[in-house]
Amino acid sequence: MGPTQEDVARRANVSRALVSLVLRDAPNVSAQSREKVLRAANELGYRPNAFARSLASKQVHTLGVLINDVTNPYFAAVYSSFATAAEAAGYDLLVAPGVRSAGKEGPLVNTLLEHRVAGLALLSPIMRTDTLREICTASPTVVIGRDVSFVENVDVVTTDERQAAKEVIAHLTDLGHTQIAHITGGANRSAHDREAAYVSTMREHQLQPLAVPGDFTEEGGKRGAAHLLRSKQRPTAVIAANDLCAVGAIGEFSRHGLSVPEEVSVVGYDDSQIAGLAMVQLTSVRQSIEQFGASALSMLIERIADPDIATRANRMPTELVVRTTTAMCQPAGANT
Amino acid sequence: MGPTQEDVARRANVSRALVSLVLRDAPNVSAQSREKVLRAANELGYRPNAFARSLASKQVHTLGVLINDVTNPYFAAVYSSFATAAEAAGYDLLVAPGVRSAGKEGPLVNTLLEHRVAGLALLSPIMRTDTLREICTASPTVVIGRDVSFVENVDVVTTDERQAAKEVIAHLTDLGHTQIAHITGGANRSAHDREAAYVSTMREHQLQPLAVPGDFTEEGGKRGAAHLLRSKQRPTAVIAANDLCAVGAIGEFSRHGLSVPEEVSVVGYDDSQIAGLAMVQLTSVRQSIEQFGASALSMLIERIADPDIATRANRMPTELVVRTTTAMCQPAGANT
DNA sequence: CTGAAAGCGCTTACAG
DNA sequence: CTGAAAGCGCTTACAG
Repeated sequence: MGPTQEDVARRANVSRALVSLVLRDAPNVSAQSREKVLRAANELGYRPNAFARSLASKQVHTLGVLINDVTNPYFAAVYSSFATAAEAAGYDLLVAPGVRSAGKEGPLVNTLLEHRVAGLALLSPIMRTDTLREICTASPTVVIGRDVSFVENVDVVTTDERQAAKEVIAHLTDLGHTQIAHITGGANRSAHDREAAYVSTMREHQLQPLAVPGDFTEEGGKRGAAHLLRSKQRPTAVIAANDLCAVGAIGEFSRHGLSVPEEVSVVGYDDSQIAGLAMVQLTSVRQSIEQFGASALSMLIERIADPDIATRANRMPTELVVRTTTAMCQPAGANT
Repeated sequence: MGPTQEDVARRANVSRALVSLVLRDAPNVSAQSREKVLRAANELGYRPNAFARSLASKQVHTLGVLINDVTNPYFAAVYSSFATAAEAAGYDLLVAPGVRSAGKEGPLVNTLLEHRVAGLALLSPIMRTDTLREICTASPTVVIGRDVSFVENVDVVTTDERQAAKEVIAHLTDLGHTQIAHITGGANRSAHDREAAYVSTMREHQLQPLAVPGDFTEEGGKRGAAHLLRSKQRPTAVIAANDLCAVGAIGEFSRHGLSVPEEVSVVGYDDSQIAGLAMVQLTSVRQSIEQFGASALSMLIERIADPDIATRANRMPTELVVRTTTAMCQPAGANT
């Protein structure tokens, strides 16, 4: 298993305790012995054993991260922002790669816990609420991307769906749209939150909401658009669950001879790479993902320091990036 | 720090050793005491301490992973395939999130090593070769995405660039193209390998290679295309460093009134989500990323079992996915 | 500054 | 099947 402090001590002709002191940068060590120890350690290629250290000191600087679905670039970006913040704060990360399976999340988190991580960050977990409750009891926890603020002992960072919906719908009504439909992200929690925000904001505008089922993929966007094409009252604007969904909808619309944005405006969510492509230029809701990580980490660190702190929910502001897929609503007769 | 085996033993009125045996599923334990122990463990919410276990048993089932750049969906996909394989094999993953900085990779790997990981997977590391050499001495290592097969004690999994270049160029020459240019991925190792494969394959076809500088972004594709538009002998086909680069090139071409694929064919690499979009439909080289992980893991496991095994390089086959951005070369005069 | 000692939570023979 | 004991590599007081 490689050299130990014992080996270093022997080589440097000093006590084991001294080695430990030097290696931890303790004060009150003569420059001479410090140097002797360091040299010996170097010659031996000594590397501290993080396990033994944690065991003895009862201190850990490893955080556990559960990712809903590693393949998804969205989660990768969220993870990245968390990882950057964590590294800056001196924490190592133990990562459990989720696979979009609610049942598997429990065991994955368990592994993290067995490694005695100091705290847990859950990225858009899809586990049941009771499982989540147990976990939050076992370890300081922060949840990103799912609003579970009703659970005790857990902080959350999410997108401010209400604000986002307000901004998108205001943009569209400013352009004269009133028939504004929503293609949903499916039957999961975050899709539901987005849809709910859409519905209530539409109502605030005295507009009739129309939500059709879709999901967070191009395919879902196609399905949703097809659905809308069949509806009696065809909308003049569509808010898709995310960019991929929006792109799918646009494709389906143009396949049916409906041009975007002339005949129908389309908005996506995420402001992903795809939205910015020159050949796409999608109007999209930008979420400040980069800030998710920093916010989550600071809350987690505070909760590690004091587990009984009151729970907090940080709903991050969004920003609408207007590109070329939204335009003035055409007068009613223009289509005919 | 939560209950220990000691606590469980006390509660179940048995010896500490028995608890250990039961918890490790050892044989020769009466159903009755097993049950007693399990119940006590459950009531106490006992969770084994992975550190202590590793320390005592000198066995680890944690693997370390260094990711060049977490933000990049390409690496996320590679990571994902490795993570899936590792989980299936019963390994936990400790992840070091790289930040595209050669200098930072060393320290990150060091952290991994201090956690006494059983082995290391390096995803497209950009560190210097000597750093890599040191690391490979310290721990069983597999490198994905960078051909370092000249280093001792390390296995590698990469794309078979030669085969890919052959397939792409054969496809284009079959379509009648002879002026085939390449927009490179910049001044890094993997871009260079791709370019070299392009150049030598062109030579094998007795064709004149023309490589212009770009990078792995849409912007790089634009720059490369602009460069090509200025060249005296305008190519009829372009092989871009990756999909994003290809999309950038296509945008630049159409901005200059050159239509794809009528006047110029374009091929990308990665067969990413973008390539498959209905509005893009890019011909692209598909790399079997899903298999990278499994291949890397199995080599790593073998090397953990026997560190002195001969080094292997697994160059994964690619597959050209033909979509709508490549077409027959127009007769020379057609443009005029 | 040094050295001897106890302990972190667990595993591993080993004698009963 | 059980119990007492040693040890994994390190940290932490504590008396010199």
